[in-house]
Formats: sequence, C-alpha cells, structure tokens
Amino acid sequence: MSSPPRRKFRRETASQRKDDLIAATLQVISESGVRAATVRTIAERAEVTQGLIRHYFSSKEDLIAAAYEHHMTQMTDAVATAKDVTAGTARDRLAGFVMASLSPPVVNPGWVALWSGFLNEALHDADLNKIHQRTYHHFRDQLEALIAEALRETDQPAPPERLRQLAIASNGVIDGLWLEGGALPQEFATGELAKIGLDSVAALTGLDLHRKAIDT
Amino acid sequence: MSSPPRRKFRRETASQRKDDLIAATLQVISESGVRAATVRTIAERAEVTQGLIRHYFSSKEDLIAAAYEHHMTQMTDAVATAKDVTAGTARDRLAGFVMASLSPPVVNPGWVALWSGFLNEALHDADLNKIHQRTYHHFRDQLEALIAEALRETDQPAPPERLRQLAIASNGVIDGLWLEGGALPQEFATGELAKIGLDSVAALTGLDLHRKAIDT
DNA sequence: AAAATAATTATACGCTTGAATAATTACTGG
DNA sequence: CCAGTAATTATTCAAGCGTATAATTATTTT
Repeated sequence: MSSPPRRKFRRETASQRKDDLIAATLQVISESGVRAATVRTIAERAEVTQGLIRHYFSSKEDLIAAAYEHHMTQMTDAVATAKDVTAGTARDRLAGFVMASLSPPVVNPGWVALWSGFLNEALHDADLNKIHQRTYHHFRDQLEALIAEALRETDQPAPPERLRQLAIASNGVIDGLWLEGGALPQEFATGELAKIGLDSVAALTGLDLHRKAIDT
Repeated sequence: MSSPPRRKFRRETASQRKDDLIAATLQVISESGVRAATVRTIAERAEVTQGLIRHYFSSKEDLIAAAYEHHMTQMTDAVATAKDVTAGTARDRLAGFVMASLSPPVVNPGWVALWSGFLNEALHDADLNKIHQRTYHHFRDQLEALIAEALRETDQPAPPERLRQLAIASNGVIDGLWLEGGALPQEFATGELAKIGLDSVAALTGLDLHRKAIDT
C-alpha cells in the first residue's frame, strides 16, 4: 500500500540548473545523436525529473538552442585560449590556432557528433541557423585577423579581397580536417592532422609556419 | 455507415518500390532533418501506406542505411562523371573534379542536410559508420589518384607518403568549402567557392590548375 | 474466366514523445 | 522556529512512434 517515497532533491540556483541541463543535453547528443535527445533522457542524465526542463526552458527546442550556443562558444574558446595562440609573433599565434584546432580536445568524435547534429537541425530551423551563421563568422574572422597580421608582419600585406579568400580557404581546410579527424579517429596518426593542417595553411598563405618543437 | 473506400494502388516491381522509398527518405531528411524521418512521413511522401516500408525493408534503420548508401553513391557519381573529369590531361581532370565538387548540384543545402544527418547517426551506429568510412575513402582515393597522375604528368612524381598528405589536405579543403557553401549558400558569390577551391588545391600541390573559360 | 499469389492497404498494439498541471518539499526571511 | 514561496517531483494527457498482423485487391498463371 505504501507508495515509494518521493525522491530527495536540492534546490539549485537558476544558472546552475540551466548549466547542468545544457551539459546533460550535450552529453546525450554527443554520445547517442540528436534523435536520442529526448526530455526524459536529458533529465535522467542531469539527475532531475523531466518537468524541470520546462521550468527553465520554454520548450525542448529552446534547450537545444541554448546547448548549441554553449557548445560553439566552448569550442571557439578552446581554440582561442590555447597555448601559443595568445602570445608570440603573429605567425606563432596563427600556427598555434591551426594546431589547437586540429588537436584534442577540439578534434573529438563527440564534438563532431554535436556539430553534425546541430547543423542538421540548423538547416531547417531559423533560430539555430542564426547561431550557426554567427559562430561560423566568429571563427573565420579570428582566422582572417591572424592571417592579416602575419602577412603584415612579414611585409606581405594583402588587400581585403585576397584576405577574405585566404581566410575562407584556410577555414575550409581546417574544418575539413577537423571533421575527418573526429569522424574517423583511427584513420590518422597522432599529430598527423595538425601537421597536415599547418603545412596546408602555410602553402595557402605563403607563410612560413614551421611548427615549434611540440613533439618529442 | 459506409466506411471510406479502400485506396487504389498499383503493384510495382520490388526495385522500383525500393527506389521510391529511398528517394522519399532522402527528400524528407534533406528538407526536414533526421528527426522528421518517420515511417509515416516517408510513406506519405512516397504515396504509399506505412506498412509497405516493412514489406521491403526489415526495419526503418535498414531503410535509412540504404538511403545513406544511395545518397553517397549519387554524390560521388555526380563528381566523377562531371564534364572535364572524364577526359583531358590529368591536370584538367583534377581541376574538373575540384570544380564539380564545389558547384551545383553537389553544393546544395539539401545534400549538406543529408550528409550531416547521416554522419550524426553514423557516429553511434556501427553499420552506418562502415558506410561513412567506405565512401570517405572512395572519394579520397579518387582524388589521390588524380593528384598522383597530375604530378607525374608534370615530371614532379611524389612518394606515397607525400601523396597521402596531399590527398588528405586537398580532400579537407574541398570538404570544408563544400560544407560551408551548402550550409550558408547566401555567403558566397556564384563560382566563388569553386575558384577558391581550385586555387587552394593548386597551392597545396604546387600544380598549375588554371581553370578553363567556364565563366562568360 | 477462374484460381492462385503476393503486393498493398488497413488496423491495432504497446511504448515513447513533448507538454501541461497538480502535489510536495527544500529553502528563506521574519 | 514558523510561514511563505518557488523549486522540484509526480502524474496525466493526447499525439506520434516503430512494428506486427489481418484483410483486400491487382496481377499472373493455368
């Protein structure tokens, strides 16, 4: 006759709970794909009951968008704040930017799963599309600024149109290699993608980006 | 009292029906994403009732895999059989390969939606992962063969290890640009991506890939 | 033209989904 | 330490999900 006891819980701050729910969402999608991201699965992962999601987010779609935003910020920051990206000559920082983009933890199957799942949604969802557009530009603009600075530094300043093309091309090769490294991890030796990426951006821009002694 | 009349139908060959169901699956995913690809939605698009799907495919997952295989074959063939890829010097064919990869109909939001949706599934599904792995290699091997031939043709033969790196890098830049063109169509002018891609592969390989007069 | 066959439709089943609402309980300010 | 409040749990709901099976009908065979 006795119903099971109501589960104990702690009251958390709104921002803490939101962060937890976002983190749980990202874990579920990265491990099992977008189709697995149901409110019940996410709530279970966050160790709360499903009703709480709607208490903090107006809909599941709203939570997904917040998770997308969070993930892209996290990924961008992981590159922008990596070692060698924040100090040194412009060429050093550009090299560090490319290396960081093509090394763990940025190259990671889970992050590719997140990226592909969100992109698939963004292609038919206006809100998510805006997030995609914004984060794409943010990353590419950072890359373009570094390339511009490195070219100026070596007395090879380039006009805006050429800078744009170099940034698009460099961003393309970084994105492509990142994707392949995350989607087929066993395909590439340790450091191989980073080396290929660095050589590629060097060939595209004409810059000498010999990498520093990271290996050994 | 009279129940609605049973709907008329035509008996089709097995291969025709399978193709129709696969085509319907691809349409639904490309327009509305993987989450929209339910048996009912797919059957409606194919103008049959949902039971027929299980008559031709052992499960929905099986249909998805068949659609994945079909789409990747379609995309690969669209590049491999494009004008300028099947005749001319090796450099001409390599240039045609890059141009075709970065022009319509290959660059297309719907195809990016398909690709991202399937990849998202492939990252946690062994069967789909095999398809991804196989089609990735198929595309990259074609590219590597063209690069090898073009380098031989210009008396600059390259050792296997370098060929591998050039193919990975070229494939990377093509993939990255293709993705960005499909995901943000309004971002790039007509022919811009193809031009950047061609210049990039030229810079990476050191080959002269001046494109022929396609424009004007 | 009738009988056999299999392609297709129709219906039903149990489960999951996102969302809404009601019931509790942990915390806060007096 | 007690009353108020809102964070959290529990429950409910209608709709949609993939799958299974039974009924029907278009086509082929004889």
